[in-house]
Amino acid sequence: MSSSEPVYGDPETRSRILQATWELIEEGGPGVRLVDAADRAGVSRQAVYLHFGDRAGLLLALVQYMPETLGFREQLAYVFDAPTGAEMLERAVKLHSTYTSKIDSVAQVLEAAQYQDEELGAAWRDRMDASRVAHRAIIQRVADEGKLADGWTVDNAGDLFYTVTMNGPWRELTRELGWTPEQYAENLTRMLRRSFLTE
Amino acid sequence: MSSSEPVYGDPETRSRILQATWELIEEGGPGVRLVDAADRAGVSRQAVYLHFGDRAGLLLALVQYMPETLGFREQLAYVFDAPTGAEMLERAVKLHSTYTSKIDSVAQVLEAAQYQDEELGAAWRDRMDASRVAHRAIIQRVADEGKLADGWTVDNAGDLFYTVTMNGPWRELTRELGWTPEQYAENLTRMLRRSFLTE
DNA sequence: TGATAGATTTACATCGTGTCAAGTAGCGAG
DNA sequence: CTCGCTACTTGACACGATGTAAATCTATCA
Repeated sequence: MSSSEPVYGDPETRSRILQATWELIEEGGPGVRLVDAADRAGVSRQAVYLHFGDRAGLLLALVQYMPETLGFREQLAYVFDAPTGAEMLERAVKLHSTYTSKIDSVAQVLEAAQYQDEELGAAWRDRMDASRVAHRAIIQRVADEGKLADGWTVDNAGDLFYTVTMNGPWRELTRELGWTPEQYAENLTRMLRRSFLTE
Repeated sequence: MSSSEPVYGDPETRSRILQATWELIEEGGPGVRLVDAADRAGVSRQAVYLHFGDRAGLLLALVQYMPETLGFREQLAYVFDAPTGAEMLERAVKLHSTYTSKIDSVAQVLEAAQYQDEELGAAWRDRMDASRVAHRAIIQRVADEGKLADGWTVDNAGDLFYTVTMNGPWRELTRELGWTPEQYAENLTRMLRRSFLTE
């Protein structure tokens, strides 16, 4: 699934381009030009095309690169190590908040670009689906413990949990309304516990 | 605040262009070219520039045009007519769900474009702020009735209410996960009642 | 020495936006 | 009836970013 691309060129150069693109998006918003990314990486604009084919390919590679460099898998494993469903939920919200604070700028670009390139859109969908499955699994765990509040199915509660903790609300709360990631985690956890858990 | 623009030309032509743009965005996604909007409206591409200045101006006009043609003010008044805070909350979620189903395609474009044009961004921010104030007012009403659940301030609960009912989650639930607007309203209302209201 | 991979340089086609200038169709007032 | 205004058209063009192509350079390794 991941290595369908031939992967041209020096891996170090490749990483430098990805890193430069990442930084530029964080600093300057969505309007990054390929020439700027190339300049910061210390390569020519054409090198970008040699490595990634086109703009969408570059962003596509970034989708993989970010969680890898941030060790997302390990952090997710910690969430699923929690002793109870309630604890899982709390850890999940915390992870979401801190992780999103690191990748949200790029995520925003990808959300916008997904409709312009089919392959990129599919890759983004994959990530969303994986997230949804993970959130559902947490609710399933809660239900298995008999703690899911009345009125919910695992599907309904899982989908709501997943969507309510998407980037949009996080972005608005932290970027526009001045919440810290900690405040976000605290308040959202409170909301979700009251909504989905008994007692 | 609204009539800073000189408003060139025939209002009917202006409406036709806006309507055409709206339709094209709904049908074909964000990548609408001005020439397509002009064609559908039966005018030349330059007419669009005469009326709206540039692409951002067109979208800016659309921000005003949509709620006007859909009678948003009146529907909002109905929400605030509710006898209790709980009823207000329910009506607000319902309105949000049905209204969003009509404007979300365009909203998506505006969300993306707001970072490319300062004036458009400001206009979009204005709408968001108004929405936030409205949501907060509903929570304030709940609090005035002594029904706000323990652990919340009006600010925290209001901001959460506002952000959680933003377009992102609605879009994901209805467009990708197959929820109907009614299911959205029902489940989100349940979640918010349990989170914010006593009893 | 000579091939090969990685990258550069220069040039160019394309596409959408935005600008400019000249022209035209309709219409009300003198 | 024609002057003059408003609304819009036509055609041309500059600009900027993406993407493509071909020739060149420069290490390194056999």
